Amino acid sequence: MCPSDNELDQETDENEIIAQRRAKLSAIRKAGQAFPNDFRPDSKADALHAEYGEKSKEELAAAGLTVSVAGRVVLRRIMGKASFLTLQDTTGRIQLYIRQNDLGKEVYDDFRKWDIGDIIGAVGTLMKTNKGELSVQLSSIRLLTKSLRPLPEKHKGLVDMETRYRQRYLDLIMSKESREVFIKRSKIVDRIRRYFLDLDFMEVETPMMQAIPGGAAAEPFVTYYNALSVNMYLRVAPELNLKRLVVGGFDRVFEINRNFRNEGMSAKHSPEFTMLEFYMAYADYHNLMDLSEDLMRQVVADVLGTQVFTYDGVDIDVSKPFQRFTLVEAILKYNPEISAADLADVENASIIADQRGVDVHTDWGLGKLHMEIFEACVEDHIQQPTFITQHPTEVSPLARRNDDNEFVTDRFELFIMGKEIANGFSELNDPEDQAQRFLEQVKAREAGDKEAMHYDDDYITALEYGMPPTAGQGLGIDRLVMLLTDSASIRDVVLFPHMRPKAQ
RNA sequence: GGGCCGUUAGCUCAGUCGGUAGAGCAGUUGGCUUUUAACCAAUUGGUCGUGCGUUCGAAUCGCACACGGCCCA
Repeated sequence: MCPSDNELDQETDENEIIAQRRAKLSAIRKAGQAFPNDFRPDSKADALHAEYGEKSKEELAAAGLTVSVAGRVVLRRIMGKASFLTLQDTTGRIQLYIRQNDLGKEVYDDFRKWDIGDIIGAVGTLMKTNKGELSVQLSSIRLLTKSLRPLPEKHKGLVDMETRYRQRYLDLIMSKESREVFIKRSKIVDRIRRYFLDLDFMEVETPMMQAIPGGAAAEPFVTYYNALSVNMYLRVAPELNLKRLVVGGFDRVFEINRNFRNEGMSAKHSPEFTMLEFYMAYADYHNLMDLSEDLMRQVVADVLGTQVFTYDGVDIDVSKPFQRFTLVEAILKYNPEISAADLADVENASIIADQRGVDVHTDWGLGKLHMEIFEACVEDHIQQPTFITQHPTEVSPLARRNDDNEFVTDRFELFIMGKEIANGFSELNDPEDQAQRFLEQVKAREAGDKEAMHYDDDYITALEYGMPPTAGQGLGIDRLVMLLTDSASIRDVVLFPHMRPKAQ
């Protein structure tokens, strides 16, 4: 595609700077190929600094090393017959030294018309300036891509949060910190994936679109599939499909992928978010807690190179054993004024919940009340890594009942700095109990609970064929990345967070 | 959904008591062969988020709306 320039000048947000740059591009087009794609750099900025940054001016002069680099011009210091450029590539920045005597007057005069933001390719010799900065003294320079729009201010960068989210590419150009968040995110996901592959887990992909949404208490997004003339739901979790695979004989499976939940956005919630889910046959929730501790230590060690990291000013130490409390123990520990006897009584538990700002529904059982009380007055106070276990059966419709107390399940959640990072349990593999739990969910749906689960007949059928004793877990990747990058909002760890479209 | 704050040049921000808009960076022109937030001189650039209202007069006061941020539910 090669539209001529006059087809393109109908922009409404055109200003003088863009007009000047379009004129420059027009001149470049007339002179030849304006968007060449035949330049191949052989070096990256950070690698050059790492390898040659310590060499002396004299050593580099004697070595006469030729390198080629490419990237975006981010700073310029133009003098009469010589100039310095700061070039930014994926890895970092490197200074380029350009002399009219080396390139010829014609090339130098052309180069002087280029702008900050342009993408260039350059070849030259490694050198050090009198002030000791590693630089490339150029023998040739080429404009590879003309930038038509001016970059944000060079010292303070792009500050406006809205623009940083809506135009993430600008944020990435301007902010090293932002780039590092997403580089770390990639490393975290990579490390997690290797962890499971090393334990003989198999990575799978299960449907994003489901006829019956299941696997979590959440309201789904609805879409319509024309070919089948049916409503489909974007998945709220991959759980039921992954357990079908365990029925099928894949004993260890995991999936790292997106879930969609049709609920509000906040610093902790995004309508689409990335989740690790894994299922392990012949294991229980105690095994998963042990595995989770080990996983956390390995990921933190490999990605951050330490066992202690700081989040929101608090040092988090993953090297110590993670604390473990049952949900009821945690409520009592953080709220000395509440008694175990009160929590055992629906009336008193309702009063306790109400006093803590919970909008109590009359049809809630004791289990739901416990969960709400926990969320209202414990969750936010947990800082160091802590497992909360034995969630009520009433709020855990897919989890196995505890052998000693059928009011609770063999379940845990991992909390760090008030954030729920993981949720796992010994799986309910009794098809008749599962059918009964689904029926209770359906009753709740009919009573108006949009987050209650649907009855999944085929899932019951799968369990009736027999699912081995299994434990399974979900781990929120975005929240983990928030922790390990000290990010206050989930939007800061999602490349393109959803924003309300701007009105035209 | 509620509360608070924000929206002024491409970017970062000033703008007093209501009197018709400023700086730095970026841009343009000129100078400068080791600069580094380069520097020196000159200079261009604005529907003050949108709409309505109050007023002789609104970036400034009021109301509504839009978008965003933080907090709460």
